[in-house]
Amino acid sequence: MTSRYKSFVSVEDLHQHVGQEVTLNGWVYDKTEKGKLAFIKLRDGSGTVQCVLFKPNVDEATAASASALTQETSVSITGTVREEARSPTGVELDVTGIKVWQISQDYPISPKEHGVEFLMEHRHLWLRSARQHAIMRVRAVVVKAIRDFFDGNGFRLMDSPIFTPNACEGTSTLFETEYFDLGKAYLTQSGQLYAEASAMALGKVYTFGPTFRAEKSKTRRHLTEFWMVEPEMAYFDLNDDMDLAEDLVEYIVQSVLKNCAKELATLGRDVSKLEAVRRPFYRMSYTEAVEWLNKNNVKLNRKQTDGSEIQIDFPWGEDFGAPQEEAIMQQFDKPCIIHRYPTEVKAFYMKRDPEDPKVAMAMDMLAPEGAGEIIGGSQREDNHDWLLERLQHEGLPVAAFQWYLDLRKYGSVPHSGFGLGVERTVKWITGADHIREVIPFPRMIYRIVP
RNA sequence: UCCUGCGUAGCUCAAUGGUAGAGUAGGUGACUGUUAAUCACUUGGUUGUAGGUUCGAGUCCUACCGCAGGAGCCA
Repeated sequence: MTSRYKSFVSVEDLHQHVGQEVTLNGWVYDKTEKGKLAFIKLRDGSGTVQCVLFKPNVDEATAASASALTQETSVSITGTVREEARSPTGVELDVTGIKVWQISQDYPISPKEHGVEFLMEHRHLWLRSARQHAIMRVRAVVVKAIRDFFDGNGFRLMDSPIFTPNACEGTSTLFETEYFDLGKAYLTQSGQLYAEASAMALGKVYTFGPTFRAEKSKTRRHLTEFWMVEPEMAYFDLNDDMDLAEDLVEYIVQSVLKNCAKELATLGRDVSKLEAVRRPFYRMSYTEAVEWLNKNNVKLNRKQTDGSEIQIDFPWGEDFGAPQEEAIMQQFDKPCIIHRYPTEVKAFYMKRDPEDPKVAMAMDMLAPEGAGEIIGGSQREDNHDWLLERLQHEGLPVAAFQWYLDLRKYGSVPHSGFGLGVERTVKWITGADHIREVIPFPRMIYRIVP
């Protein structure tokens, strides 16, 4: 391949260079010496390979620089690629030369165990570790799969703004900032309202970007800044919406299986669980889910006025919490969509079911293995007057939503969409036990550094 | 915001109210196949902070600080 910029032989491609002398550029992952032998594990961002140096075979200076290598020292190592049955990757490098760029001193992260706090304070270095490296590569494949899926199915990317003049769903959990002379602005918690306008212009669109929630959530599935992809489709009803969500998630999972075998092995992921993620997924209505909870004796903890807690049958109309979702998902080996939630617990823009106005045409997709909600979506209210009524009922500032109401005045159509949380999805697919591991630099309530 | 738990060596942890320890990392030495190498020697401490109880506090009490994960909220 000709290139205007430098191209290196990468560790990932070493098996194509057996018998050749190559130079690898990277960092020392680990080193151990046994007498006249030095074993240097070199990582170059694409993978890790063991480089073997037998000191009598090289000049004194090279032998000395091998002995001086420390963890994370930057080096270029030249050597001959050799097939090696004892190597996990099948190849090794017989070292003939070493160029040291910079000696790394007292690298804080040893190959041994570390606590969460220590690792989070060293997130900028933790990313170099094998497990984090594998997760980040899966994340990149998930994002690419999302883009490929939409780009290949007639969708256009239409990004939504990040500064917004008002709360999208009327809640008070947004990050606030001063916006010149125009008063307060907020960081978006969803690009959806803008995606609806975009869908009326381009038909099938998706918006993909960061999203901000100022909620003081402190769990292993919440971030204050996370990435969300939000497709929005004109002339799609709720069933179309659910079908699309299934297609997307199946495509993402199968794409990771196809492209990330090595990474999933590093992570110790049981791939048979992912192979099972094939359409059709499970579906049940909210009402069926409530019946299931009560039939299976899954109670709701309710706080009394005196502070004590009692357990009650799950009442129709209450929103599900994590315990209910987890109980429902224990019976399933692949995702399940729960649809038609009570109108009262859902956002103002969701269309009411014409056959039963007590429920909204909403749907959530729950992933198995305790991963929880990865998608939330709905068919949108397309009737101007009903939407206006809902806005007023929620006490939202109608003037700020005038442009949004316009969409229902000038050629309104049935339309639907959903949001898929990228980090929740990567957490599920990689089997990571905490969401902070699946984004390079997590933003959480008590942590903004590094 | 509420509830629960934790804070001891660079890191991971131990220590019945009675002399602060181990493993590991780091340093020195030995070794031609290591994969968390092994072996020998070795450096390393204001027990989160402030107060209190006690003859005596890492340990018990109070407050504060920091961290963790559960609730609520949600993707």
